[in-house]
Amino acid sequence: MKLATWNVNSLTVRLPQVLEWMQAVKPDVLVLQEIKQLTEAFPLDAIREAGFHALANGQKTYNGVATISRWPLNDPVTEIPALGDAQRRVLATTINDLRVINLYVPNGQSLESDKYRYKLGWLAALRDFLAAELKDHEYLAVLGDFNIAPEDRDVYDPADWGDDVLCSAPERAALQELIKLGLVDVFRQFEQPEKIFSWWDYRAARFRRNAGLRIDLILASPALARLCTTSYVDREPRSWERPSDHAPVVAEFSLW
DNA sequence: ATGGTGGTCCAACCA
Repeated sequence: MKLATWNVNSLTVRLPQVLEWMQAVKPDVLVLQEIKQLTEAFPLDAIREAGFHALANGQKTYNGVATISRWPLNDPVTEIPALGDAQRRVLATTINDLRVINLYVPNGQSLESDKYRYKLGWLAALRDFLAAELKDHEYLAVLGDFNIAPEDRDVYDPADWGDDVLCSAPERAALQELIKLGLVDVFRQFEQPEKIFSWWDYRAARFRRNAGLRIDLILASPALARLCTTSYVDREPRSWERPSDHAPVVAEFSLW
């Protein structure tokens, strides 16, 4: 079973790239963030034509998530309970015996911003939601754009980035609260080359210089993490014409 | 030292 996450920065623009990538890599489940379109604008016909099922939780202009799967998607949840968030950033679905929680964590903008406080509150509510979901699902994956680089080795130049947003101690601590629930960052279960990132700012030729961060994560429940056989970032789509600023991240499991 | 680029949608916001 091959699971993948990709922040596409507008599915309207990136649909051809998503279809091409799916054809080449053949994921069983692909979760998308920043589709930047209403649910009713999601290109369901094109996804079906490619042989997949899908559900979307969309929003005009900003945010929006969708989950694409070779098998039907059940029991959708589009909200973190008790958060009352107007922004479309969550889509939990059940695919066979696997619970898949697709996340677009708030960016936070800067440590002084209201958006940063919103990010920390969002992550606190997420923790409680995931604690409940873990009780109900042995095989649980939580994946998406976390907008947090877990450690300094996930940053191109930790001294240059400092403790700015995406790397600050409070957000890293909030991520550790998810890890304490038992979730495992499966990418780090395997030996990896140095300087592997999943996002490179469009500005200042950061992709050319590999000045990126690893902020797109695949977390797995203990039972699912034990079945993980590999995890990697596929840099190739970031090098295509008119790319997303994120690359897809993949994990494979001995499941199904 | 400040601004880079790109998406949405056309002025300004978000990342």
